[in-house]
Amino acid sequence: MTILAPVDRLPRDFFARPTLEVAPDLLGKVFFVNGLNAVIVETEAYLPDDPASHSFCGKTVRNAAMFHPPGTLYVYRSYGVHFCVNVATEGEGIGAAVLIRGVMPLPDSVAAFQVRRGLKITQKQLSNGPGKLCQAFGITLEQNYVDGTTSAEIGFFNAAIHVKNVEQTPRIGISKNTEKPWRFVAKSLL
DNA sequence: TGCCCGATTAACT
DNA sequence: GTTAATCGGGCAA
Repeated sequence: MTILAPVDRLPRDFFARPTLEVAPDLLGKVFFVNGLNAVIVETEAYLPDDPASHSFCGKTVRNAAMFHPPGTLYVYRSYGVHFCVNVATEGEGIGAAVLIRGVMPLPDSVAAFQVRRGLKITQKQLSNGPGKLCQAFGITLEQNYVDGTTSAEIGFFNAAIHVKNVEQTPRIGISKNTEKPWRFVAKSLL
């Protein structure tokens, strides 16, 4: 796997598209948080009319970030223990988002990930889950509502990374609308 | 106010 | 494969 430095930032227009296009397109992009870089390798799409989506019952205090402009981060606490991070998509007031389920740290960020996650954790296991990657990056509710297209601390970048095999499968850990194949996994990078 | 449950993880057996 | 840990939103009373 050859990984080069990030080049350009994804603009709001990138996120202002159908969620089912944004989710697979995010694979292979670089997620930058507080000086750390990782390649996105797994995402899930959550649509406004999707019973599995937090936005399905309308806007609440908890999910309000999903209704912010495309590119806004939506962070929530899962099972009272972990944090998960999403990016709002489509348009302001829509309530759609992509859940970032897995990333692969770039070589320059592996050490920092290990400090937060544990020194003996392998590179692959450092951030191969939505809660793990938030712990690795240090993402908490403080990052809820952050604009990923303008923030100096957090952003998404194009990189010279080619995603080779994208697998589309049903989403993980949900009880409604389980048959929809809206999970996207990058099996290999070049 | 109280109860139930979840877009999870890791430490068990 | 199983299960405890642990917290806030949503709904019923």
